[in-house]
Amino acid sequence: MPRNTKQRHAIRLAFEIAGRPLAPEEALAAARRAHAGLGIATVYRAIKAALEEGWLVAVELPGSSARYELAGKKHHHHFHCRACGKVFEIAGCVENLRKLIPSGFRVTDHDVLLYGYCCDCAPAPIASDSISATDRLP
Amino acid sequence: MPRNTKQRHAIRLAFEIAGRPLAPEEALAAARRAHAGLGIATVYRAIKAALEEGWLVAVELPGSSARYELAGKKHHHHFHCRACGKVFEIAGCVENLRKLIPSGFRVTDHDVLLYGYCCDCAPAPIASDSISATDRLP
DNA sequence: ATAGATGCAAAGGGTTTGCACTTGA
DNA sequence: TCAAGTGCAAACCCTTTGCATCTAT
Repeated sequence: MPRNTKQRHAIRLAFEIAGRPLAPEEALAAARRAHAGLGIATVYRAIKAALEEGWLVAVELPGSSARYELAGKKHHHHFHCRACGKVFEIAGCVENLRKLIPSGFRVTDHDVLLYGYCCDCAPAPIASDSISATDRLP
Repeated sequence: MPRNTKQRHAIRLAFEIAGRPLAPEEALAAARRAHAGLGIATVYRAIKAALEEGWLVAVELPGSSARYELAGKKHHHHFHCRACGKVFEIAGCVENLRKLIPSGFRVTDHDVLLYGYCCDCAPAPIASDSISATDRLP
């Protein structure tokens, strides 16, 4: 069974505080505020363990590394900011999904992804070249 | 300007015949039927060139490598088979996307992805462990 | 003739793993 | 105590790139 190490506690805290899905590098940066020497391998292992323990779920995105968020939320989708790279949760779902299903296919699951500029980036979209190093995501 | 090499012709043919988005490895396998010695680097370079020439577009998928399909199709989305890994085009779109947008956010684009079992895999879903080497995708 | 394209192999970037050391229960 | 967890570095996988060679134009 899992141990309450300082590292894993810092990592869990990072996800709880974030309020949005985090990439491993984002989780590392956030968790290092609570535990400075933290290594990236530990973050990956903690995420893997958390997925198995069930309190974290993967948010996989087209063309970008996976993010992870706390489990247990109700059905929702995600918004991916093209400027800062952050991913946000969006409530609700769409309609008429069922009519899209080709005959003979069996659908078990779906994703809806919105792309654009988040509330911080929308007013004056940041050119990707000018993103500061601290805001740049993997 | 681009040259009409045998390799690029074989690669283009692969996309035209497929009728669905292909991953680089799938395109390689298909194009090798027309040009045996083809190398994967050439496929990647041909895809990159085709994207710039505009006759191919990327289909990026959560948690999977990108696929590519012929450009110029009308608005559509994709289905990703969990058994064989193939990606299929699905016609149409959903409704009420707009109501999902959080205030202050600007949406430029969206994706809808369906997951499940394609018409070949739906009747008796293949366990991922038993996928044959030739059907396994990257 | 010559710039573009190819194939091989080596380099990159993100993720995973082996190993010796540390630490929580 | 001692297995789980950690940090480092090496291994991995997919993708890109350097380089010598080839080839369409």
